[in-house]
Amino acid sequence: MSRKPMVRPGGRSARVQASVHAAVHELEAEVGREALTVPLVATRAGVTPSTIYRRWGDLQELLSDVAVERLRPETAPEDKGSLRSDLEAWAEQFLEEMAAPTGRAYIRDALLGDPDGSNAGQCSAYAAEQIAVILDRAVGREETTPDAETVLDRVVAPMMYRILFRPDGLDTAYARQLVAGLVGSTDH
Amino acid sequence: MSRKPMVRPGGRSARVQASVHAAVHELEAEVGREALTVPLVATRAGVTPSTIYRRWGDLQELLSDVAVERLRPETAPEDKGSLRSDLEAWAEQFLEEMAAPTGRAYIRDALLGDPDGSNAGQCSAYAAEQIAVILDRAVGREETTPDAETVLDRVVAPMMYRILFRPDGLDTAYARQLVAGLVGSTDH
DNA sequence: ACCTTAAAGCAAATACGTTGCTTCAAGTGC
DNA sequence: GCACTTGAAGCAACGTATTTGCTTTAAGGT
Repeated sequence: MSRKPMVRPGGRSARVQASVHAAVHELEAEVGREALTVPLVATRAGVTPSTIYRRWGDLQELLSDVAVERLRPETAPEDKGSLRSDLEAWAEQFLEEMAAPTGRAYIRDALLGDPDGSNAGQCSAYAAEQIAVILDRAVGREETTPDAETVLDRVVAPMMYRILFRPDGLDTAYARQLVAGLVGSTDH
Repeated sequence: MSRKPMVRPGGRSARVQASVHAAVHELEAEVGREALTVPLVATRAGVTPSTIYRRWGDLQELLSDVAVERLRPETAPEDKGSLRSDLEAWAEQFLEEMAAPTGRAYIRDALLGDPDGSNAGQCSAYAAEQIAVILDRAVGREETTPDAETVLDRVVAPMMYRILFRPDGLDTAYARQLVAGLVGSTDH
């Protein structure tokens, strides 16, 4: 983490962190991401601005932390019975979530307020974990599977590239097409 | 463009734009990107801060414009005699430039101050142009060629993904490997 | 040469970000 | 359980950045 929420695990610091994160969520919904400022968040959270500046450095790093928290997947990928359909389902859901305006905003925030790259690395790690689960499952079924790096290169990277650099005309068919290109489009 | 340098093409506005961009370049070199502020740039450029705020909105959007300008390729990709070697040479150079700290900073700036995605889209368009040149040349040689979209998905996107999300351990071998995966690694 | 009108300059008011110092309370040793 | 240590939060004052209304300049059109 940028300026380490390695807070004392329980107690006042934890309460401050929680209320600041909650304030960011509330205010994003109420006034929009553009209108967020540190003093505004601080007031809502019931802390002084200097507390936020000292713990997070600036608004971008705070938003980056919040974004990573929100990008963490909540559930294991669904088991659809085959590698191909597992990957398709996961990729479609990933693309839907990430390509939505709110998802793109989180990705950008995670990337941008992140001088050392650790938050961005965390995002990639989340995707890699999900993929590893899918691949393990496929190995258990004795399917032939690509390795995780290949899935990142062939499925995740193209989706991310388009989300960030060419946000127009993205739909779930694109996700399926990428998966098909990787596992072969013969069966279904 | 974020706040449109669709300036009156010649005259004072153009001079202001040029001197502001020049000031950014000079000051990046002199004091470093972190220390840039709007008033500092304005003073160096010989304009008032409010001029910059009104034209660009904020420092991030200004830096985003400057970054895109710098990411524009200056020369057509070199002709190495075959599709494979043209792509390899281009991808290696692209990766070297973009993965370097200064290149990553430009990419981040281009993405950052870019609410509507048009600057990011421009970056992708630059890459697409270069690739189109390479593919046209290959067609002229009567080689079989993938289409440009496929090259973006299979070569550009994975490089960008790693640059942004997993910046460690990138080297030109990775670029070659991606090209090999696309055009087949049989000949050379 | 004279209009029209974006865009730049100026200056005042506001808001943001930084910092030294003080106060609070979580975790530690007695 | 009590007091000690220490990291973190509060407070307040300062410097800088940002916003804004109004004025002035000069580019492009007639």
